[in-house]
Amino acid sequence: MAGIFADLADLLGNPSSLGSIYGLLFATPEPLSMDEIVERLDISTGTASQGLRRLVELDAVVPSKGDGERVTRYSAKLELRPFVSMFLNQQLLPRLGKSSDRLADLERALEGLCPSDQETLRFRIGRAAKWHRRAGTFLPLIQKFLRG
Amino acid sequence: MAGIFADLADLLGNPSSLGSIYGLLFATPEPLSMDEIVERLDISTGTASQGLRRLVELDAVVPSKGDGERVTRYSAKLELRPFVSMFLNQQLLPRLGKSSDRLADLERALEGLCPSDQETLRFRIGRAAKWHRRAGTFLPLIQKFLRG
DNA sequence: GATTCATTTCATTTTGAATTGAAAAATCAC
DNA sequence: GTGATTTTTCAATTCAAAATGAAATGAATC
Repeated sequence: MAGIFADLADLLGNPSSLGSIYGLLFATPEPLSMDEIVERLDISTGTASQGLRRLVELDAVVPSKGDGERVTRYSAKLELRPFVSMFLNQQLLPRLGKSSDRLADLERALEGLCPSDQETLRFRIGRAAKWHRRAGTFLPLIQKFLRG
Repeated sequence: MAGIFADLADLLGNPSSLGSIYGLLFATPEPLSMDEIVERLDISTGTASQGLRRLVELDAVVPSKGDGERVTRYSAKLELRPFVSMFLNQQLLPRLGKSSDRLADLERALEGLCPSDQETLRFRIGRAAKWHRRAGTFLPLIQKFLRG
């Protein structure tokens, strides 16, 4: 399981340790402490601490403290959503935004070129912009799919 | 443009130099030689050579040799498809295959655990398998979207 | 077939991200 | 508060992927 989710994390542009941790929790019926995670995955305390923090932020993992217990224990939420929304928000959306800005800049930079180049380039920029728009229409679809 | 496509390449798990090269060709009305690419992007000949080979394989770029010319010149195909299909075939499909194998292994490994864990784990593995199936149904949709 | 220029190859180097681990900080039981 | 234990932080290290560039190869011209 740790392996499966490590691959997934990697695919989505995250450190694979994130995935391993989630995978271990996913595959373990009882909540685990950080120590146990460190030991079973053979990773450093630093990696575990940061990974867990991240997973909790993403809402993929829930921390809990038993009464009279010193340690925090973590368990996996059995939801796919946090991962995909992480991907959308952290990877896709920022890039889409950045490149549509750049496309706009390019459009403006067109003036001051020889007319025949200008025509070709205007066409090409338009083409790239079309791809963008299409990606934009696709996102809501994906998000919908996540709920269902 | 080089920047925009470098980001895209990166997002899809490729060296960003690939994207830069494609972006430059995309933004240039006339075909460019390898030399010109090396100079304008300030990359090494090795990177350019390998990048161009890859782009030609992907069918994202077309090489051409003018008559009586020594150099090969390259121009961009104005299609998004090569990139996404590269992503699907090189990144997504192999991983999906690998992890469904692993899930099957896990299912088999369930026997020989205490019954209550077995029940929990069977449920969780099933959950993960469902996500897989869903990803599988989504792929054709994406491919369709590419043509339209 | 010799020369010149273009291209590929590949051992080395660079680079950047992930990981480590030890020290600092926080938390809690008493 | 004190002491013990857990957690966080972060400078240093590791590691893999990408880029370099020089040498080998290939292609075209005379």
